[in-house]
Amino acid sequence: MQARRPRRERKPTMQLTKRQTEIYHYLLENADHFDHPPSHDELCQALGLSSRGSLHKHIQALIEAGLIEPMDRTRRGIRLVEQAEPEAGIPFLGTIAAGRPIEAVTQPEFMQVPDELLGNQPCYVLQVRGDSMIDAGILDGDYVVIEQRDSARDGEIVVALVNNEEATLKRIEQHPGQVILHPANASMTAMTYAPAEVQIQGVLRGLLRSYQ
Amino acid sequence: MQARRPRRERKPTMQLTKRQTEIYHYLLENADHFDHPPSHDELCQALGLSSRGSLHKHIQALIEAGLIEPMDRTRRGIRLVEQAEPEAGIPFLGTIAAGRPIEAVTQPEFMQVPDELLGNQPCYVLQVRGDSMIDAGILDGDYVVIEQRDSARDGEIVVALVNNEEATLKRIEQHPGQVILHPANASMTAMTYAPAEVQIQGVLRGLLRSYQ
DNA sequence: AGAATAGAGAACAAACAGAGAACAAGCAAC
DNA sequence: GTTGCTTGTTCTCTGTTTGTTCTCTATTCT
Repeated sequence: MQARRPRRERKPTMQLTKRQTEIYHYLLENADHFDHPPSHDELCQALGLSSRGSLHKHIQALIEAGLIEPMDRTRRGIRLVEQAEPEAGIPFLGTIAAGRPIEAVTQPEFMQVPDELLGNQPCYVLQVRGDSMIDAGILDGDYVVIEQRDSARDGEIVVALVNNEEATLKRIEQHPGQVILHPANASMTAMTYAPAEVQIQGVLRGLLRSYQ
Repeated sequence: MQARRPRRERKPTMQLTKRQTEIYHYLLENADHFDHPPSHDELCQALGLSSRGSLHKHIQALIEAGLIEPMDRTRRGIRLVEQAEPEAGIPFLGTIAAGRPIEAVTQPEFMQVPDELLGNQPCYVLQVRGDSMIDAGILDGDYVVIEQRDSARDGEIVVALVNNEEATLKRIEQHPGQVILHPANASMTAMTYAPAEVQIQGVLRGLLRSYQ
C-alpha cells in the first residue's frame, strides 16, 4: 500500500453554498478512508443526514462545479469519486533552446518522473532544442528535469536567463564580478557575463530520453 | 531474467464495485495461503458464497479490469492467479557493461518511468557501465529502459547477448550471414558475428540520467 | 413576502449480489 | 474405452442496494 498524497483543493467554477463546501471538505479530508467510493447512504451516515435525496442535491452541485466526478456514465451502482488529481508527476513546461526564451506550452502537461531524478525543491521538465550540450550527453529532443533554484554551485548545469530574454542550458562557473556559461559543444564558445545579467532559474537534476 | 508484463492501462478501465474490491483485496492478502491457485469453489467457501455462478461474475470483472488473470490457455481445472501488480513502475534488473554478463541485482527494485519511455512489450531497466555508447549520448551510470524483444531493426540500439556470455549495449546492423554490433565510441571498433552467436534481449526505448 | 438554503421522506428504475440449475470439458480411477 | 467427480461457464430468477426524482417542510436572509 502506498500512501496517497493529500488531495488538493480545487477552485470551484461556481459559487458553493456553505453546506456544499462543508461536504466538499469532508470528501477531501476523508478520501483516504474510503478504499471504495462511498455510496450516498454511507455519506449520509457520515455527514449526519438521514435522507439520500438531500445529499444528492449537494453532490449534484459539486459535480456541476467540477469538483467531483460521478462514476462512469454507465451508472452501475453509482458512487462518486473525487476528481482524481490530474497532477501526477511534475509539470512539463516547454522547450529550451540556446539563445531563445523558454517556449512554454500552452497547456502544461505532467510527466511521471522517477523519484531518483527529483530534488528537494519543486521541479519541472523542459525539452531541449539544439546541440549546445551534446558533449555532456544531452541531445536535441531530450527532456531535462530542472530543480527550481536561484543559485548554483560551480560546475552544475543550470537553466540561466540572460538579460531577461535568452534562456539557455549551460554549465556555470561563477567568479566575483563575472559569470561564465560553458556550452558542451566543441564548436561553441563559452560566454562571460556580469552577475547581474545572469539569472539562474534552476539546476539540472535529471534527464529523460525517448527512442520511440 | 524476465520482466513483468506491461501495465496496459494505468487505471483499471472499469471501476470496481464494492464487492469486487472486497474480493480483490481478499485475493491480495491471501495469495500466500494458497499453494495452488484457488478454485472457484474454494473461493466461494472462503468468501461465504454458496454459488459459483455468483463468484464467477466478480472474477470476470476483475479479469476485465486487468487485476487478475486466468490460468493459461488449456483450462484444465482452471484457477486464477493474481497479477501481483501492486508495484508501480518497471523492474530495475542490474547493470550492463560491455563484455560482461548482465550483473543482476539480488532484489529487483522498481522505477517509475514515464509512459513516453515505454514500449508495447514488457520493459525493464538496466544501468549502463562503461563508455561504449558515449557518442550516442549514453554515459556511464545512465539508466536505460529496454523493451523486451528478440529481434530488432537495423540501426536500433539493442541489448545483445554474445556467445551466451557477454551482454552489451550496441547499435545493431544485420545482414544475411552476419551481425555487426557498433559501439558509439571513436576509440572502439565494431564487431562482426555470426547470427547464431548474437541473441537480442531487448531494444533501447528510453534513457534516464540522474545528476544528484 | 419572497428567495435561497437545507433537510426529510416516498417512490422508482437500474445496477448489484446471490442462489441454484444446467452444461461442457478436464481429470482420475476402474 | 466408460464412469464418476470436479471445475469453469452460462443461464434464469429473486431480493437488495443505490442513484435519482419528486413533494413537502423548516430555517435564514434580504
